[in-house]
Amino acid sequence: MITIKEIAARLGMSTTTVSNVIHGKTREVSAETIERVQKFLEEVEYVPNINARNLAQGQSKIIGVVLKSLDFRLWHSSNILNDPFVSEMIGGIESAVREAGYYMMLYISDDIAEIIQRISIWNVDGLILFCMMDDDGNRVAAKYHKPMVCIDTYSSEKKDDFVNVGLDDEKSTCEAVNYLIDNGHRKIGFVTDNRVGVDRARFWGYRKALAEAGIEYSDRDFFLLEPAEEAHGRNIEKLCRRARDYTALFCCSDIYAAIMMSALKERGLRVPEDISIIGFDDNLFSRVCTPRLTTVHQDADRKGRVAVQTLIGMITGKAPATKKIRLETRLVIRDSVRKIE
Amino acid sequence: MITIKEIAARLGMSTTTVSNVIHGKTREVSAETIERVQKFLEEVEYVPNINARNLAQGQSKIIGVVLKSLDFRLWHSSNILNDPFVSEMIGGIESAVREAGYYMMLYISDDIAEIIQRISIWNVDGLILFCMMDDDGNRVAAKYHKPMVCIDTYSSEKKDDFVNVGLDDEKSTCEAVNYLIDNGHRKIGFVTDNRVGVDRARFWGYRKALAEAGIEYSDRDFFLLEPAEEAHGRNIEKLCRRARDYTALFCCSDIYAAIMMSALKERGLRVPEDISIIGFDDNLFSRVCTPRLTTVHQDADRKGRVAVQTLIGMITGKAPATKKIRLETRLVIRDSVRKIE
DNA sequence: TTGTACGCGTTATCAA
DNA sequence: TTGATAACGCGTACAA
Repeated sequence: MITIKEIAARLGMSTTTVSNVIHGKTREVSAETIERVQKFLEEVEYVPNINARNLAQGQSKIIGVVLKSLDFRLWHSSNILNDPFVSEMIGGIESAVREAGYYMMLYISDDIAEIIQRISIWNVDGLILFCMMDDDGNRVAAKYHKPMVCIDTYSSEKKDDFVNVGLDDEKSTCEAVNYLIDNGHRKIGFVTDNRVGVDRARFWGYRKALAEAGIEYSDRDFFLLEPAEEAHGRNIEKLCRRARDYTALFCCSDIYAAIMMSALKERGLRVPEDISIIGFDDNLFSRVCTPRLTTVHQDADRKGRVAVQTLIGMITGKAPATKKIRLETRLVIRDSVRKIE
Repeated sequence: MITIKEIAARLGMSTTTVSNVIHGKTREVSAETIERVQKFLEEVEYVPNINARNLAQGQSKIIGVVLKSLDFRLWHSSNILNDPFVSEMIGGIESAVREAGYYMMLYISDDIAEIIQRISIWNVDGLILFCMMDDDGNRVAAKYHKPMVCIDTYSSEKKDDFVNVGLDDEKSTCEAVNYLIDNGHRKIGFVTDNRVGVDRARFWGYRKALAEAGIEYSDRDFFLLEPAEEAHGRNIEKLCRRARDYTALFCCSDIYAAIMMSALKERGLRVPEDISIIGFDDNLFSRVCTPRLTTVHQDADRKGRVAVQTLIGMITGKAPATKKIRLETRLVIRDSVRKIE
């Protein structure tokens, strides 16, 4: 790896000149010199040492992407990336980071202290936080004073002045459940594996739809998928038995919908003839299961990109227009919901 | 962020001593000093500046993970991470990298030159390459002289002396197809979306099984899923029509299997009554579709971890025992294959 | 228009 | 057992 110093020596000029050409500070250099330097740079395939550059400038050009790996998100697989929604979002983040000339570093951990440690070491320029709970975001913010953007975060704290990219989860869910109600359903279950954050907001949307239609809610209508692997079989068994009292299930993600659908069908129930199912996300799962899933569409790739664009805006000194950025959703009607009389 | 220099000043000693304590070069320092420094370090929550450290040591502690985003892998979704096999493998890589005290940087691109540029800038200590084709690996190796480990790579070059973590794809496929043959199937199609690398090796396994059973192969038995989004509908339609002449399909991944199954069922064919299907990977898709998929199991998480462990061994000077590391596979029998007479 | 010299935070060599 | 001091490669104020 050749250095600026050596280039300068070989060209018989100073490092300043070389550096200036590299950075396009061209008004201070003669056209001839520019030409000569640029040619030589290409010839030797110069690549800057980013450690030295960062050290000199007190920056890092790194965007830290923090995924808090919550157990409950994992019960169906070994890691959080396995959720197509997450992996598609990461894909969007990666592209946007790269296109902006930054680098991405991925931190997966459920230990906030460890995360803070690692982002501090790298002096990360900005942070994207996904799946943060309660005061996690605040804890990071308190220790690490750099721009940060959250994705899908609901804070239980009073002072929720963080920037967030998310959905109107309550409204989206309310619309989906209304669709079920419009199709004649009155016994509607709510399926998820947790009671916090996004899923809690969706739960309130579900409750709102029920209330507006004059349908009473009981705790039995809440179907909780359990994370523990060993208990999984029994848990599913119990949920399927309970499901027989319902004509429809709203599931908080396509994965849950696919899992429930598969389990129900295995036990002889037909979808949508015996029970209707609706999902959330509109990812590959919704198109591949049979029947194809009616679901709430969201654009995970775009969610990631918007988060990055907002963050880079903040890094370069542009405050976002809104702190709460909300992306669109829409109900995609396929074949998993039946009209009943 | 406090620096060693400042700590030294405040403690009234030299930076050398502080640095020595930090690195446990303890035999050169008095117990009392160690005590005093360590206490202070904790008090001020010292975190090293890794840019400075790397600059001084000529290393980076970064493992570069390169995913060449091939179009054909993407036809069903917007990015390569969306394949559960890939995302699970990345999860394994991330954990292993983190546990070894390294950092992971992810490079997704189909432009080898760009990738080389970016890994050079960061002076990455080692590389993991996934989905490299033909001479891609050699091109990287020629420019960047650091340890590297490939995953699932078959090189068409003569000099394939790179380290690779993979499967015996030919044998695994042969076994799976033999299972179909043992169950009475003679008209067996092969489904994939490309003719290179891993899928080519699997194709030869399929051919071998057919040959050993005295079944003739014709080009019509090759079902090529097409990447182009617009053409997708027509492509699937045509494949499903052709599939009516077959009693079984071997699919190169669970995703393809799930897609084919869904499309076939939509057109009134029953699985496995009318047509049997077998997949590859054994990921979430195989457990969620109906009927549950009979498939070749591989451990994607482990694949990633083994690659990292091998690579870090190489970085620290341990040559791997074998250049071609092969992980186990096994056929997982579920419900998508029927015995016929 | 070009060059000198210093600072960024660490590590490492060598002398004290 | 400790402390100066010189690298590491780059950017930049300031001098020439």
